[in-house]
Amino acid sequence: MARWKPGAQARLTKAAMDLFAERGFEATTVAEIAERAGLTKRTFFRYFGDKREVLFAGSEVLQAKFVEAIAAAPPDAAPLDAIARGLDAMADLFAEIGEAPRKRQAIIAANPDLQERELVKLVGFAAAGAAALRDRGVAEPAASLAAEAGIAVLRIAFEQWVSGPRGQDIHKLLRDSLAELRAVAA
Amino acid sequence: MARWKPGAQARLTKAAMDLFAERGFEATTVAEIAERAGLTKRTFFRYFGDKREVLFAGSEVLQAKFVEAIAAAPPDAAPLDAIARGLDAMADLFAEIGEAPRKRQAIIAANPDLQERELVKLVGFAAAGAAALRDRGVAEPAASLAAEAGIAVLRIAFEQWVSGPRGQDIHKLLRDSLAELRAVAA
DNA sequence: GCCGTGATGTCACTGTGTGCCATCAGCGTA
DNA sequence: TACGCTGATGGCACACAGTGACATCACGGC
Repeated sequence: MARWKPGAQARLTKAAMDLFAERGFEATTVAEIAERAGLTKRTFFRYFGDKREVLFAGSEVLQAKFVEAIAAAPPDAAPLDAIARGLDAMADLFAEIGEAPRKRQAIIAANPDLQERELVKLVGFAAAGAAALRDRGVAEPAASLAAEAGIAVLRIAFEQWVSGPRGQDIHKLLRDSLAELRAVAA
Repeated sequence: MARWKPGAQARLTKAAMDLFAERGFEATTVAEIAERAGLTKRTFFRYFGDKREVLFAGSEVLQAKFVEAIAAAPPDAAPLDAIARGLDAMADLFAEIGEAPRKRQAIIAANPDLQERELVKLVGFAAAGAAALRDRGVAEPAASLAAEAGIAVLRIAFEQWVSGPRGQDIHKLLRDSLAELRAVAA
């Protein structure tokens, strides 16, 4: 018989999500999360660098999709068009996962600390996107500006998606948001 | 004789800046800051909501300038032009203060927690800018997009300013950055 | 001369995050 | 069969951030 049940990290994640949804982020303790998962506070911090990270693990996958799609865009595509490909690739993932992101977003929306971390994640995306553009031969500061503008588009579209009615097409929201940016900058 | 020396907040701020510059943000304790200022940890937290805030107090002034300038732009100015006025107004303040922002930025650059807070501040600027645009009759999501894009421009220009040689004209950097954004979005 | 007020101090306490060492099932190896 | 190594976990002590409750006491007004 195994000494420990497998899937410790998954149990911790589930326990955290449940408790955050029940009582809110601040009102739940790392010790409580660990206990519900049949583990210890110390073990929680072995899997997650801090209490917030349990909500953000997995964002590397999203970022990877983003970067890949930018790299895979046609060589003659304009910087902002390449970014648009990346955003679409992320949207695919969202649509795939279904309702989970909305729950997650509700938790984040209720806590300033988590919103901070969300911002950091998005800025990380922007930096990665800018790097991907540079690999395509786009010079600075055009690369950074295109990437940052793209992330702004993502923020606006995503906000509409989670706050609006269900079943909305996130791809359409992204396209509209990008068109609006172009109009504003024209 | 007064029971307490006046200027408690200013003393705390100076002590914090000095210690952060000497040892770094993480390596200095709130208790140490308070002690150097001749006060107590408890009093520090009466003036500042948390350890980071000592570096960010005063940003409301900057935001106010930003919003005022947007409101004062010609009524027929395009959204992004109004935002540009706001950015210029902020740049005026930077140029006025002199070297302090660079020191501050060096401290922030050395610590992820502080960078997080910086981001929150910038997003707050974007939200305030969007509200100011809406007051001018700009609809959503154009208002938010223009404001977010403007903040992206600010980030890029400011980064160049602090990392480049001294004496650079920040207004010029802003103008160039904005022009670059327009070119990218075209 | 009394009293309220406001800035500060004191103390106790919760929770995050970390370092260090202990435990022990499973695995390979002699 | 016995030995020792490894890797995931527990246990413990600790430093530090942040907070609530109450105490102190100069100053100013009355």
